[in-house]
Amino acid sequence: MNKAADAATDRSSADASRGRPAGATRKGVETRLRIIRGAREALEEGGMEALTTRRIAASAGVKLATLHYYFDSKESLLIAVLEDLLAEMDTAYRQEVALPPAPEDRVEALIRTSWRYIQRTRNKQIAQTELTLYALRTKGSEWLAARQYNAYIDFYGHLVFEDDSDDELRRIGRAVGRQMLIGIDGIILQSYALQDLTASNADIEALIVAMRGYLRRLLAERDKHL
Amino acid sequence: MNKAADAATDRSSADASRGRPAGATRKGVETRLRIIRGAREALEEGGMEALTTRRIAASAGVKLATLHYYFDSKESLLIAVLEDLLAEMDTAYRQEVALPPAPEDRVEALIRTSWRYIQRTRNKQIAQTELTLYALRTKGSEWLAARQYNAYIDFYGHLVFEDDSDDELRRIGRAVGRQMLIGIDGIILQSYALQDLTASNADIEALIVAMRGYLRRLLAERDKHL
DNA sequence: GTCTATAAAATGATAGAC
DNA sequence: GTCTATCATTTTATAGAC
Repeated sequence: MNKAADAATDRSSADASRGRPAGATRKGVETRLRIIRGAREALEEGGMEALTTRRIAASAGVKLATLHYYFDSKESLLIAVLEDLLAEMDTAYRQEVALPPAPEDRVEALIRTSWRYIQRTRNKQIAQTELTLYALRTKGSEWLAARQYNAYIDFYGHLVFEDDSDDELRRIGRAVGRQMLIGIDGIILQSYALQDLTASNADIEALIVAMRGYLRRLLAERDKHL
Repeated sequence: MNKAADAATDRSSADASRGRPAGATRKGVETRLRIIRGAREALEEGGMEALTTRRIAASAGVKLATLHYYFDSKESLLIAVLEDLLAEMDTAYRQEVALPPAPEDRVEALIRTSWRYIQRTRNKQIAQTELTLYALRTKGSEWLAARQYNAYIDFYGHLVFEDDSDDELRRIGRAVGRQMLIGIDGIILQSYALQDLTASNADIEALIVAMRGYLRRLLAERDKHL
């Protein structure tokens, strides 16, 4: 069975060009989104193992059959959830965030902000990791995991420099973004597992020092070539 | 339902002191282990979502009823799988590894060795992360995730110094171990998601530089106090 | 587009023969 | 201790009324 082809048969990818492809009405789009959000909520609440279509439908305030009217299968729904997460990332990407002017200080502020966010959204973070692993496991959906990570890297990367019109700076921004994401992913898992706030706080400080140093090195290398 | 109490009712925790508590015979222990290993294999092969008791039994070369003779529930079996992983870690902990004498070089060698291992055990790594998340989700099993992480930290930490009889050095070893584990966990996720070997290799080099710097800083701080 | 009702398959778990 | 056979639910998914 070709899962990629199947995914293209549910309401999610209905082509708007051919008249009115069931699911494209105002209300239809709303319901579809309600279901996606319901799935996210159910996932955050109970984890992957407890994530059944019934629970999702209930969480979305919709009957089971309605869920299947919008999504051919549980799998295509989960894919849609990941896509929704990506779209949200895209929105955040475009939002202005108040950050210090100096790149090194911006990196530090970014890490501190992320850390605060991570601490108060435990289930959301676990859910997101579960979804990423699901995508890595699901043949034909590995690209989604890649796109998700690239979105995060761009998100961090483009916040490092105020003006990222310089190609070389963008490259450096992405390198730092990759490294920051590595550190933050690692800290997410470890902080939830160990539940030792003192230790995690120390790790955050160490990450900040390391990231400042990394950025400084990359910029120094660049200056040498100018 | 008290899951911690339930877990104590299956063959895994049968008290050896009261005669012959079903499951403690030579063959029984072997079968129990076969089932656990079968579960690990099935998990690595198909992921958490496809992990059913039937699949586990098949993978272990055992009938479904036999699985339930040894484990009261799927949950208690999964817990046992995590415990098996921990025991394995304990074994690795005690094994001698050939490493350079200087601590900074040891850290570098450790990261390179881990990186090679991670690259050739993709499914194993994903499975382990899935299990950790499962433990974090399962009420009463969070401690297992904590113990797993502490085992890893000790593993890395005690390899940083050849002689870790000094309390202060052990503390530094653990700090570096925590940080290395953070970096390695992050790199696992990112490398599998992005599938960009060139980028991941660069990230590994950056991690090495960062870890060497971190260790150097911790040791310099310590020297100041002497 | 959403619902009620139900089919069809899968799943965790048990009873009881050997 | 391991098996065959089976139960009781649960789960994904569909048919068809409204």
